[in-house]
Amino acid sequence: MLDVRLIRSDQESVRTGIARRGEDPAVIDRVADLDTRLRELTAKRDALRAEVRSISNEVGRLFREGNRDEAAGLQAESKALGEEESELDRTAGELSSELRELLLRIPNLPAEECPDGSSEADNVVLRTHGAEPASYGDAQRVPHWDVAEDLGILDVQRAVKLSGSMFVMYRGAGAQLVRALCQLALDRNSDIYEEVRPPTLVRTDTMVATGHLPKFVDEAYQIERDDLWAIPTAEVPLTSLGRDEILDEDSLPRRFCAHTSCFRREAGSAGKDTRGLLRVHEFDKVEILAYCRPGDAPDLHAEILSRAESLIADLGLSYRVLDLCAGDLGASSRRTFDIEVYAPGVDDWLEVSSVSWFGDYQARRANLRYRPDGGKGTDVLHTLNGSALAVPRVWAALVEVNRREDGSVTVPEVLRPYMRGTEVITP
RNA sequence: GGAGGGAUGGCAGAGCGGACGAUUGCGACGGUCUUGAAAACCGUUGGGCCCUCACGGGUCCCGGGGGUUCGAAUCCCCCUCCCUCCGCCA
Repeated sequence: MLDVRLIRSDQESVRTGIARRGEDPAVIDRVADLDTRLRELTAKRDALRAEVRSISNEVGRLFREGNRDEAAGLQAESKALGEEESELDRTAGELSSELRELLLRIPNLPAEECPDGSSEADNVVLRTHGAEPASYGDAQRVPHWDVAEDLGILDVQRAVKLSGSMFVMYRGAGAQLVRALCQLALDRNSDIYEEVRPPTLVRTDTMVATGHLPKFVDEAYQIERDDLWAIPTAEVPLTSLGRDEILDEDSLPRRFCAHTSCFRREAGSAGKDTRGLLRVHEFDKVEILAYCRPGDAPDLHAEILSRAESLIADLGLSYRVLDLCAGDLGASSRRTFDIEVYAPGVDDWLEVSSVSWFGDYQARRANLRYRPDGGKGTDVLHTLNGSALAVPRVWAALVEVNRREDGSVTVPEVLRPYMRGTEVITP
């Protein structure tokens, strides 16, 4: 959520930011107008309240002194003012919820350094690491769904029987590989990131705090009967972990990592990537996340990115890092780096991590604050996060990259300890 | 699921219609005393919004929402959450 005060004081730069995303900045006018009216109204209401209050005190005093007649006159006066006041209060309430509704749907402003552009095509490739796509051999040019089916480690057909299309089931060594990946990702980060195992069903407020609601209702699985939502990422519970709290400055930054299932309806992508693991409704992911002082955000952004990157590198995958352009940025983000791994079997770069800096956008929604040392009052925190490891696409890339002539798949060195020493997956 | 009891400041815990944003205790912070520390004593110790360059002022907040009243932490209604007991169950 943007700070209304920013809209009030520097409307122009807010409009520019919204426009850079390719969205219509007209909504800013409506917000500014509502805000002005609301402030006029509350000023009037507050003045009336103050008057009612002081008259009421006077009434109390008169009653105690037994001066009933005078008290009765004042009561009438106060009652009239009170009615006027509650009328203003009602209107103010309406305006303020209207204002909040609008604000909740306005995306974050892209950071200045965020590249211009209107779509995916304009994202900037910052660097590429590992083997060239062209260097992969014929043995590696088999899509993971075929590799996996030959080995019996992925059972899409039966998953569909249980849950419908775009659900998958890993079996045998495939299931072990999922577990190995998650454990590896947790272990590599639990040095300074506190490991958390949060709930995966959350209340509406929790989804609102990260920006997943109200704008993206169609993307989320809802359990209507109990008014709960299935999380699309651990970012959701981890961000709300500190909701409505005021942290001491010396406890910052706070770092968390969590392995959870993630649930996405993928509503807008019917018919896209329907085979294999490229797009599924339920998957495992290890997320790392931090709360920090605004000034520390750039360092943490770099830290999270480098942790995500080094893990992919150690798995032996080729990857590239993209600096997302303003038009392709997620709604809550100010700046995002994507990591894409090259999967030779499907001959494509797969997004496996999104490392985002949200500024105070989510923290404002979540009411996540800290108390500056020595200073007065409270400040809003910044939040950042990134996928340490999103299982399905990494799994897919791994089995394609490590496939040998005979159809077996070698297990990367770093994963072997987590797979009871298995070096090769054979049928 | 049934029956009761709760929700107040960092924590503990008063308050039961009028000067209560809230007695008090603990904790924390500052000071006095002390060679230093402890003890003792004194003082400070919430958040949101609005107006103001600032000093300062106004208003809201006693789980959330509505109501009664000139006036609500206090009375009424609804909701949520927590605790205890019973039942069920991994």
